Amino acid sequence: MLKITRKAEYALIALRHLNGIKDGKLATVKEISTQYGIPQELLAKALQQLARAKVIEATKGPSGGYKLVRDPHEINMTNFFEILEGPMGIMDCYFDSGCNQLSACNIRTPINRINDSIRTIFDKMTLADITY
Amino acid sequence: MLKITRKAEYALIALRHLNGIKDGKLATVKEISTQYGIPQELLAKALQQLARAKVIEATKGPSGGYKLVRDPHEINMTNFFEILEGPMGIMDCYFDSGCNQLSACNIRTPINRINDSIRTIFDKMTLADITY
DNA sequence: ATATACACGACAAAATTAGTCGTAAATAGT
DNA sequence: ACTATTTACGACTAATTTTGTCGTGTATAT
Repeated sequence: MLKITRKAEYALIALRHLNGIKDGKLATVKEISTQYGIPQELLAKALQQLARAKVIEATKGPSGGYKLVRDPHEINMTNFFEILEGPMGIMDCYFDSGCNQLSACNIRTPINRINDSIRTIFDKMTLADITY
Repeated sequence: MLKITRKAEYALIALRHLNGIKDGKLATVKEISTQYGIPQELLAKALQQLARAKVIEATKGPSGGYKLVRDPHEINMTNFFEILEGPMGIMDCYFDSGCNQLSACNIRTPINRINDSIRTIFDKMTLADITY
């Protein structure tokens, strides 16, 4: 049903939170997870992925935590989802070539059009929009 | 990763097939499933759902099968996906009210905007577009 | 009658997602 | 140096969803 995963959902909540705190301040996984009622370990993983992708930056140790390091306008939802959930396409054949019925398939072109439309939406929508 | 289910994929293939055959002709599940390499029983279920939703019409017995009974321009992708996969939203809270952290949630409004954008795309895209 | 084709619920298998746990590494404060 | 805190990360389990199968029933053309 075209759902996003909870991990992505949690990440969005966290990003919005990070975007809202004062410049220079950090927020910890623990703070965020308790404030929004999110399983801590799962949120931690999501934030680790975002940190690896350099969307946020981690500081270890006491008084450590995360902060946003990119302009929210630069982070679009395609980036975001692909960081957390991998390649974004409504069908695998958009990326994979392992489909063994390609020759018979009569919907590849339209499927690609749908994909492109969705990607266009997500390309245009940035974290800044999510934050308003 | 925003994927559609295989059932929906199979249904799309079948609908496109039905749209392509001559007026008055029928196509059976067996024919379609063998032609496109689709598990027969799964396709059967998808077509049963579409028949219940009056998108296609079934004729039982020998020389029976399915045919399209609605103008492809009238069947948009929102209809289609909701027939096959239920309510279409990237998060459950778009429909459900059972979320116990609504008060803390900071992304509901933007999530709804994303949902609305996707629905708009799918509203505008009809089976006729898929068929071109 | 019989063979064909749809209808449909129950079930099983597979895949994906969600969530947990243990351990390691960095660092601030004492 | 020691401790408490916080991120990093892989392995693992549990839950859920998706995918696919099976059995049985109903309609109907020949």
